[in-house]
Amino acid sequence: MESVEKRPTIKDVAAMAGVAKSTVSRYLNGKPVQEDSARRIRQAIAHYHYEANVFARLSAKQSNIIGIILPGFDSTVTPRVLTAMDKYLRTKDYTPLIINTEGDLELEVRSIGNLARMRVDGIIVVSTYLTAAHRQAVRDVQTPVVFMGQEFSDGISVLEDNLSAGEELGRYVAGRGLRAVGLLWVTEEDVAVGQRRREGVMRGLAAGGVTDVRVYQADFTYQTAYTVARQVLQQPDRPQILMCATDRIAYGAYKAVRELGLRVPQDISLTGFGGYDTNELLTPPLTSIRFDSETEACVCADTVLKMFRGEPVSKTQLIGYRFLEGGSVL
Amino acid sequence: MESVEKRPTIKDVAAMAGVAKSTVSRYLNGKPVQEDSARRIRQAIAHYHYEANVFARLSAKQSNIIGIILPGFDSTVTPRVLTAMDKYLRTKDYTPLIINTEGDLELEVRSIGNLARMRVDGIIVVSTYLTAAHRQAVRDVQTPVVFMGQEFSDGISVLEDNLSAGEELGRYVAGRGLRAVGLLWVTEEDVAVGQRRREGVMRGLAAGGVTDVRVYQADFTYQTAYTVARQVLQQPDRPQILMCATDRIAYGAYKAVRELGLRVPQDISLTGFGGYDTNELLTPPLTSIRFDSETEACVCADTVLKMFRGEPVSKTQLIGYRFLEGGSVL
DNA sequence: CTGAAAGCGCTTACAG
DNA sequence: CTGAAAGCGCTTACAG
Repeated sequence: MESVEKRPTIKDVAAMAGVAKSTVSRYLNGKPVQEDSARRIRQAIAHYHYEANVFARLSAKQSNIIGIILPGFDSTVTPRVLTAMDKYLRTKDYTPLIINTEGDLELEVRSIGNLARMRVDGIIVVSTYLTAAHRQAVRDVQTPVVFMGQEFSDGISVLEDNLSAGEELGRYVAGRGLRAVGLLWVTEEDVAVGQRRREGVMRGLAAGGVTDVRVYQADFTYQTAYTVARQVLQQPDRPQILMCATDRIAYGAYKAVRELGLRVPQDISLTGFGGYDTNELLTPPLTSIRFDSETEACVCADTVLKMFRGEPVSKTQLIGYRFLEGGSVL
Repeated sequence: MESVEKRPTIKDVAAMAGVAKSTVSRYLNGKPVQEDSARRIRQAIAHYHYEANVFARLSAKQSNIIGIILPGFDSTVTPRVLTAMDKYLRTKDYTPLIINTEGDLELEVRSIGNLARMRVDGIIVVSTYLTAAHRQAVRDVQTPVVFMGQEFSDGISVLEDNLSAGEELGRYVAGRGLRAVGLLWVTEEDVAVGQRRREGVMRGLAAGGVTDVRVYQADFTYQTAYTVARQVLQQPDRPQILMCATDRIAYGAYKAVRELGLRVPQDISLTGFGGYDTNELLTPPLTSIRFDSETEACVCADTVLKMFRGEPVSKTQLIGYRFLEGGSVL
């Protein structure tokens, strides 16, 4: 009769198999063990339904845990990223440990240190802004850190090719003959989106001969996008198109457009960035750019594992994208 | 000059403060410590920027970790739930440890045992189907377990009031004079949605005198919903309304409706369940029921903590909802 | 290949 | 209130 109280430990398995705890440990970690011992350990493990306690490996060289630091769960791409990372890590026998910072940069920085002290094998930071404190934190730890979404001049990062993507979209818009362009954008503090992506769009537009570009400041929320778009659309000299920094921002613009009784694209064209699955539900579907977040997630995970193993990795890796033509541009 | 290599441990803090490790530990855990010692410990902590390693508390009575088992990150409500839980737990000085099972029920069951052996203080299972193995797993561990989303006859659960919500929606639809009703629903294996929610709808419809109800089998994916809806809509005697088990399913139906050149609600009415934020982007906005997932998440967290402290909790707690009238019903 | 011993960082009775 | 010691579950040199 097994106890319902206590779960089996390595000691129980060792006792039943008639070997030392260390031998069980070795077996568990794929180190050479005599076939005879291995067999008995296997049996004992099966008998107890033993599974090692991942957190008791205080003195291990390898924890098989990767820390993932996120600014929040409610971004549209986060679930996609998390799912892909989780799946990839699991196939490599790794367990992800997720820390949600809710956009608290200070907590983000502290979490790097925390995870390092937990002896995780690597850290992936899904990042929005990089500060001096981030650089310092990375320098202070010996744990490999990969930044996703923002370029990290002092270290390793994986991010979208915002410049090229922006340029392609800009060229497309210019090519459709639109001349008065408005950008519904986010702060320049966000280097990847606020600067690089915008720069790409500008270049593409310029290449197509478009020079009349006004930039309207919004943020990443639906609500602000809606509010700002509403104001812009009511101006007598409103632009012919609102190019939005993200799809979510474009959603806010759709709402404003509909409320004002305007039509997309006859009265106002719209573009986004992100390629959310819900875009095709909009009428008309939103023209956008889709980044391959799944690949990005896997590349991050792969890179951090390589770093842990001491293998060489590229300093910066850019992820590709796909242009998605909807019907939201005249 | 501080070492960049080693992070500080409780030993370092104790040495600097001139006390024993155990005293530091006591201080950290809010147990009485002489003010003089406390002050020196505080200084040492500040000096080292010390933060305790959460995973080294192998022999602690309390881990301050709550395990959260999820079937995936990509459900529409998951981010909402996760954000709320995370925030709530953090205010209570707790750290969530998220396990993603990707819908693997066997892994879900094993995770309960795993988390228990990690000595988490409690486990929240965001659940889809409950099996005998689940019951057994819960019985086997001494760790408090709360199930969210499905009723758990053997233990504690927090879930939406699907019966009442369904009934309200059913009454509404009947009240609009619709008579030929189609349900685009999910498997009965899902007790909460597949059975309870449907039963509520049926009751509400019956109360309003609607008896012509056909049920079409789909699943939780957008793709299947679209495919099934397309078939249904092409039948010569198609229903006047498709009531969908979730908003996501309704999204699939919207797509089918649009592709077939039909209009909502003139040719076909639609309803959902969930009250996603994106509903208002649809044309016309989807009529739906919104459950208060944030409250549900906090109630779960609160309940599991109460259980850990040995306080009494209700066996089943039902979460309220709000009827959201869009324009998708004639 | 394997066992005994020491250690990972923290907590907990147990004396004092 | 506090220190020394033992322990949590696992891993790792070190002999053999």
